[in-house]
Amino acid sequence: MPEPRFRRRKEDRPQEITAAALHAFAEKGYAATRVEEVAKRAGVSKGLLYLYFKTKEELFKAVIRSFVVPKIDELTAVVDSNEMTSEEFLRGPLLDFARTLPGSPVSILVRLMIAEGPKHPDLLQFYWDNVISRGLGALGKVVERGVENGEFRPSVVDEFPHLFVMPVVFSVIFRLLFEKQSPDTDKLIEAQVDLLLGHMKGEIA
Amino acid sequence: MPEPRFRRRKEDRPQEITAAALHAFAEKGYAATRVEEVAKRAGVSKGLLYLYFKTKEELFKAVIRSFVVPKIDELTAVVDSNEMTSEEFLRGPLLDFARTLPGSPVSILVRLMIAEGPKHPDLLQFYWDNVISRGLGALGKVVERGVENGEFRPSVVDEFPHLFVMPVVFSVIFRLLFEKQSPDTDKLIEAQVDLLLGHMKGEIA
Amino acid sequence: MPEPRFRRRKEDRPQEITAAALHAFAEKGYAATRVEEVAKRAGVSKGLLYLYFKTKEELFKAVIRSFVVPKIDELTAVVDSNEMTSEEFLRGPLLDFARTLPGSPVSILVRLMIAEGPKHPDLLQFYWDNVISRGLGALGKVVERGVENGEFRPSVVDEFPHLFVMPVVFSVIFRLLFEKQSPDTDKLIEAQVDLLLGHMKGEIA
Amino acid sequence: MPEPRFRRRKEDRPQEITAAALHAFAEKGYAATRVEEVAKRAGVSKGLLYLYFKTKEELFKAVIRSFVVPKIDELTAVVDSNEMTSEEFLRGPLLDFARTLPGSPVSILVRLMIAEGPKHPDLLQFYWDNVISRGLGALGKVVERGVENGEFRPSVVDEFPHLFVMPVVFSVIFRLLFEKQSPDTDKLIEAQVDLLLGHMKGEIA
DNA sequence: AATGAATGAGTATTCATTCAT
DNA sequence: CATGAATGAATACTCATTCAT
Repeated sequence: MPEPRFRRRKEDRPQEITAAALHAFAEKGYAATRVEEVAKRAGVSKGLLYLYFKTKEELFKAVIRSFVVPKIDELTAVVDSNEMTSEEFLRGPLLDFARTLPGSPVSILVRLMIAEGPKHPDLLQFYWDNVISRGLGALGKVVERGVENGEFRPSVVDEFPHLFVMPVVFSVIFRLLFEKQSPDTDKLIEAQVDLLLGHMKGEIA
Repeated sequence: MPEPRFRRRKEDRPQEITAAALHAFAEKGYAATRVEEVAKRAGVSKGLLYLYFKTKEELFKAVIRSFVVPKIDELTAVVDSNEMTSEEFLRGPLLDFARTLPGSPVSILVRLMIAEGPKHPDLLQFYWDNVISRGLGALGKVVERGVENGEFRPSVVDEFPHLFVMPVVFSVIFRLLFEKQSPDTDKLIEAQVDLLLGHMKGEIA
Repeated sequence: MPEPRFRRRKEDRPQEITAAALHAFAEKGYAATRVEEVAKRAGVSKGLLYLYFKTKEELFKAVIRSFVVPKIDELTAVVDSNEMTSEEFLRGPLLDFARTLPGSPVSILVRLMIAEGPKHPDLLQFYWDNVISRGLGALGKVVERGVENGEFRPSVVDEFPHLFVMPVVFSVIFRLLFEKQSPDTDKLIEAQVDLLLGHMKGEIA
Repeated sequence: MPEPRFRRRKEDRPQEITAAALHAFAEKGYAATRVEEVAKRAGVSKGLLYLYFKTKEELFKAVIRSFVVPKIDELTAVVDSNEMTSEEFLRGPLLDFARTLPGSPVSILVRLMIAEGPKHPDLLQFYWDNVISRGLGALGKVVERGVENGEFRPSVVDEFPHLFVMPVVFSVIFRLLFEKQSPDTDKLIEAQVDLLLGHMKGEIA
């Protein structure tokens, strides 16, 4: 009875399972994904999966949590580090993030939240608290700082940092639904950022 | 005095059923809505529903078709009538439409398309052809006309009429998911329109 | 409002319906045949069909009755007319009948009786009384007459006129199931009749 | 002392289920048999049944396969063993088989094939290849061998071994439909075998 | 007499979840 | 810890039958 050469640590199991689940959900959507399929992808038995996640719903929530929160953590960390001007941040890390998201597998989570969110109020609350609220807060802080130090003039963007997020959400959805007919979302996102910065800086837009 | 068991209203039935389905889908989503529930809401038996719609999927598609296309028809009709300047159109009928949608029951359909679309490629194609493509086309025409007659200067908006649509999609989703924490979407939409018009008109934005 | 040129007499209706039903049952079997399909074939509405036949089962029974009994009537009439020797009858009308049946649409009724009979005991009883019993009775009489007048010697056939029926039933089934691989059923039936007559006549078979 | 909820007998399950299905189909016919009823008879849940048989149709086919083919195997094995004269085989193992079949539960399968066969062409093909063709082939070989070694003279039976099968099919059907009025099928079968052997041996039949 | 819109009981199939081993 | 056999509630869809018109 030979020992398997590399035996997976049990500590890694939950992450392997959520990773498998992310891809399964991405391909089929929540309802159409069978728990057994997730288990198979993770190289684990159904029973073991249920040992870590009490229900399919729990698994779904774990997926949301484990893949989205870190992204936001990164961004807020940069903001808090305070190492660049507001414009540098908006044209640098933010734009990078915004351009990367619509093509990444994580973008599927946006669709899953839209599709399944209304059925899971606690998940929505979690998402609000840990993703949306923090993300908008960080953006707001960047804009506010820009106004305070004279980079920007006061504008409607102070109240609506959402204006920076809109093109990302829009691009994610557009590409998910109409891959073929989708516009160049990179350009679209850049156009909106240019527009906003021009406006905030009082240039002839 | 018992209700008559049969009502025999062949003409109205399909619409009564799609209306009932719209609300059922809105509340529960496609997968979680039972066909029997739709029938009950429409005051009709399961069997009759299946007389008009061969499958649950057909019913879903009919819902999409019957509630969204007319909205686009209205807008394109105004554009084609050519009775106002581009700015008048963008600040008038378009803004009205954009502000009304996020609060209307039809906004549900946007979520349904996002949630269920990927499973129904033909539906996506239909939606593209009859809604998105036509809507963007009409918007593009308005912008183009504005440039031609000197109202606007050439800009990135010529290539991306999507910039006018973004805040609507964003608002619909935001309100659907985070009703309580949603910003004033009317203002958000107006802000984006102002921004774009300012940019196109070459004002100090 | 022009009168239809030929209006079908209501007296013909039941027969038109059973004829349509025969062909429908033949193609699909009893369970898979929809009443609506029968009505359509008969050029009649579902409601009218139900005016003549209270249930699908009644319709089925009517089909059996109306197409099989006349066949037996013909045969027994010939036997009773007493115009030919036993051998003449067995090699003439009986053989004709036996050869014709397996290829005729009525043969389907044999399959329907086998398939559906056990679910309808009264139908089986009717079939026994009006078809099997009478048919075997007539055959028995022919054989007996042959023995009495010296055409045949006494044999096991006196007790088992079934021996003449076997190849017909077998041929019907074989052709229904294995059309392509079926033997030449005419020859098979003739072979059995030869065999039996040879035996009864005491020839070196 | 409650029964254990799970029994875990992977090996035996399929056979337990097909056995239960055989009896259920025998009593009610294919269409009228509910899958749940089969499961209940097998002492198993619906879900488990579906684990082994993807559809009701698959279950039906499995029933046919598992109960009929072994019977044919037995017979052909005896033929191939070549341990007896042709007449010994025909009066021995063949006659035993022929007499046993009409009263056995397996006879039901003949009716099921007749009733359901036309809806399942692949099943018919399977039945032809594995049952009918092999059975007739073995019989043909026995007759041929008899002719070659002088037991029998050449006759129509060489071409139609079906003549030996006819009374079995006929008896099965007769007993299934008209239990009460059925003749003594053992005698009927014997009569036919006597008839054929007498003919083949050139006796005064 | 004739129609076909309307009904609803009946059933195959799926899949999240459990638990004996 | 780990497995996967076993469960059964849940649901889309069909079709014989009825009855208002």
